[in-house]
Amino acid sequence: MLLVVSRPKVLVVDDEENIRFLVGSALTVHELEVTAIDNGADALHHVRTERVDALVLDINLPDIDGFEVVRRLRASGWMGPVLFLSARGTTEDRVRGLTMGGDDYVTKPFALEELVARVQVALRRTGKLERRELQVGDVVLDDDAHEVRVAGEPVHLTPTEYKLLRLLLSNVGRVVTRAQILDSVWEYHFDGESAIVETFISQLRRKVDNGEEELIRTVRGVGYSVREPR
Amino acid sequence: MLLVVSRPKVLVVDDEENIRFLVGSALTVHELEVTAIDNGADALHHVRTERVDALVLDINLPDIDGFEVVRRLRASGWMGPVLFLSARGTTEDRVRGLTMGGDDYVTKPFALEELVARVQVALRRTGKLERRELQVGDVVLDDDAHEVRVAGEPVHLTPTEYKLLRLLLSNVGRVVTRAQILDSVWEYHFDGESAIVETFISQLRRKVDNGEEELIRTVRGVGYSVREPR
DNA sequence: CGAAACCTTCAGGAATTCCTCAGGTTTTGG
DNA sequence: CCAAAACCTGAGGAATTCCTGAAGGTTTCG
Repeated sequence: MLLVVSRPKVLVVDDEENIRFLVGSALTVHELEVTAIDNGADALHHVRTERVDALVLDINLPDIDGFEVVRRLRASGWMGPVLFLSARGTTEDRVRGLTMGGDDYVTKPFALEELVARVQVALRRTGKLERRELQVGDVVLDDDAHEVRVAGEPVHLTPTEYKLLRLLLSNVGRVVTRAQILDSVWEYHFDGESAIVETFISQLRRKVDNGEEELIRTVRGVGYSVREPR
Repeated sequence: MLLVVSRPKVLVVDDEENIRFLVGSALTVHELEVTAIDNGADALHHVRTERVDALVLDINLPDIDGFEVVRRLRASGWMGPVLFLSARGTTEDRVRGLTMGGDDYVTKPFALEELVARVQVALRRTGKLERRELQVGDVVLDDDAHEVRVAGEPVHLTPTEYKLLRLLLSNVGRVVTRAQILDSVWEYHFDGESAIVETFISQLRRKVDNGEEELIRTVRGVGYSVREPR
């Protein structure tokens, strides 16, 4: 088991203020530590003097070309993952050729979610990001494998069951109301009458709640909750 | 298991600035240490004074012909692998004759990834680069030989099948979503409807998934994953 | 140019999952 | 203790998702 003491550090290099802001925010929300720089020379200096776990790098920088930045970084021994940004079409071919191995590229305009996902993939590959797991008692929900284990044994959950369990486990010690559940797992914002939550809670219990001590507690008139483990 | 203390050193010799840059970047990204030189005389000197594990050499150099460079290097005892570059058609026949020994050649225009792959093959052959294999259970994907073996028996995969299996195996224990697959194996960034992933998964299973325990697991509503072996 | 290998789409069928309903059980409040 | 409210749970048809073979089109190679 890997112990990650501090959050992974990502350096974002782009000369456009908007991009820096958007990418920076998206990554920050996902619990990464972000530094943003608007030119190649400062970026080089930063990577050489500070710890940087991953680099998000525009190819068209005002001073040094993004490729050249990477070339120099590799030459000085930095082996972290790089995610190139490029305007569609302009340098796509070159990028494609360069990005086979550990690096990756994304063409603008890009979906922020996708970019975040790729950064996370890169960080996981290099061991800078721990596995996303939720655990309570002997129930483990592994978000990477999208798998649930009870006392070590994999248990098969349907997509909806999985979403529901995930919601409950990420609110340990807190009651999740029926409305919250409907809102989050299904996409009902309305509706008052439906036994669907009960049905799924019931199924979940059968699969996940091993007899001895109940995992999912009913809070009458309110909703459900999972207790903190002791 | 081979321990590689330092990164293999590759010398790139070409009089075109672009080629030097592209090839150099591609090799650097793939964790090789690159030096670039634009003429034959300096190249000779460099190989004789520095450690060089492989040579990427244009045939049409301004001063000394690429063949001549190699002839002299062999005469002085350097036995490393050489990868010739040549414009298509011009010297193809002569190159063919020379490449029997263990050297290789690539005609311009070439795909960078192919060139990188060949350099890596050469380096592995000479023991400068460790062999990379992905293995799960009794399925082995040997990236060097570009070959897949199941329980020791070679299995023929088409290029797309190979890419797909490679993607799955390099994400053991993690679900690969249909979007990731489309993005990585095909180059769709868009598209929602296509059974193509399913089709290839199906074919892969037929070829690779020997009955007893399923290798490729379907994660309904999400994608596919290969479990960690136990 | 012709053959072989490969990619892609399509469609029927299989498997899984969703969700409603209905009857049973537990809890609450008087 | 009783009745009402709230919750539990099994069953089954509908809907979704996935599998897989076949056919047509494209690319590659000799």
